Amino acid sequence: MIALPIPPFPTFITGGQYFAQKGTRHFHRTFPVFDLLYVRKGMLFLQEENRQYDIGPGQYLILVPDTEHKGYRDCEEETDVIWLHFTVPLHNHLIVKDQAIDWSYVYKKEATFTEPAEYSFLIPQFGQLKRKDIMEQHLQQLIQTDKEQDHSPDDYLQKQLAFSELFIQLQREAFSIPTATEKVCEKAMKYIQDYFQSPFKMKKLSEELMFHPDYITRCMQKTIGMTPVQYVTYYRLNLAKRMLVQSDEKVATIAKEVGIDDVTYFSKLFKKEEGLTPLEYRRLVRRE
DNA sequence: TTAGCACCCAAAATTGCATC
DNA sequence: GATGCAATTTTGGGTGCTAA
Repeated sequence: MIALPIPPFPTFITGGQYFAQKGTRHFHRTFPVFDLLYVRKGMLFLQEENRQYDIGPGQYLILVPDTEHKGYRDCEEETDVIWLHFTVPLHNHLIVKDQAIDWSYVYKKEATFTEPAEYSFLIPQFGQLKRKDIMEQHLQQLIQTDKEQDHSPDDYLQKQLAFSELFIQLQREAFSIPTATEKVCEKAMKYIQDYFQSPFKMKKLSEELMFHPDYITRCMQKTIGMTPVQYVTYYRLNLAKRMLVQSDEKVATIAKEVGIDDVTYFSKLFKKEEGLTPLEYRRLVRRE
């Protein structure tokens, strides 16, 4: 477990995504900051000092500052990794071994009229995410925000807020089992990911999950801040963005692939969400 | 290929309330 | 806190057209 005294709150630095090709090995290096690695697909074989970790889909590892890390084995398949760098201003984190988790350890001091409360975040250094889809959603939003927005003070604050939310979720992962609301949200997200190519119908989702449509909407709003339809659009456009960059398919073909048959409507939606037309986006990302 | 506009209507979202 | 119902409001998504 990594114990982080709060305040000050950990600060997000930057983040991104990379695809480790089959046969490649993670870099050998030492960072002065925390490095969170999350594997979406494939398997990453990492060694931090003398400890080895096999990080599979849905698992993450937090590399501690100033410790040497390297890949200890080649990737056996293409591996999709999201990484985040963050720091703790006072550098006073601790590694706690075999610590029984309970809130009394976390909560240190009540707030007074003039002094903030003191507590400690306890996060497993390596773990499997219980709310995989929800956490992926947070991670995706964070790296997307970091990549696409300008660097105004507003955006900086937005990123910090998104990162804080992610951190709180990680803490919750360590202490609790998913609530009924989160389970419903997870199921709905899974359904959407499985059937995004077909026209989306709330009724079908409702029948599949055996819950009232209103209830499903409420659960998703509460958990990820999106309604089912918003999530379908978000998921489709994310996929389309990847296809625009990684392939030379026509916009109409990509629109169809992601479940939107009408290319006019697809372009309209894309521009509304991204502020660019699909072709402009392709050219911008490829620097053409 | 994309934008812009107008129109339509079914479906989804919101809200307040009730029940367990 | 979880879940459903009903009424109301809002939105999504499609279509058709023109123009660049």
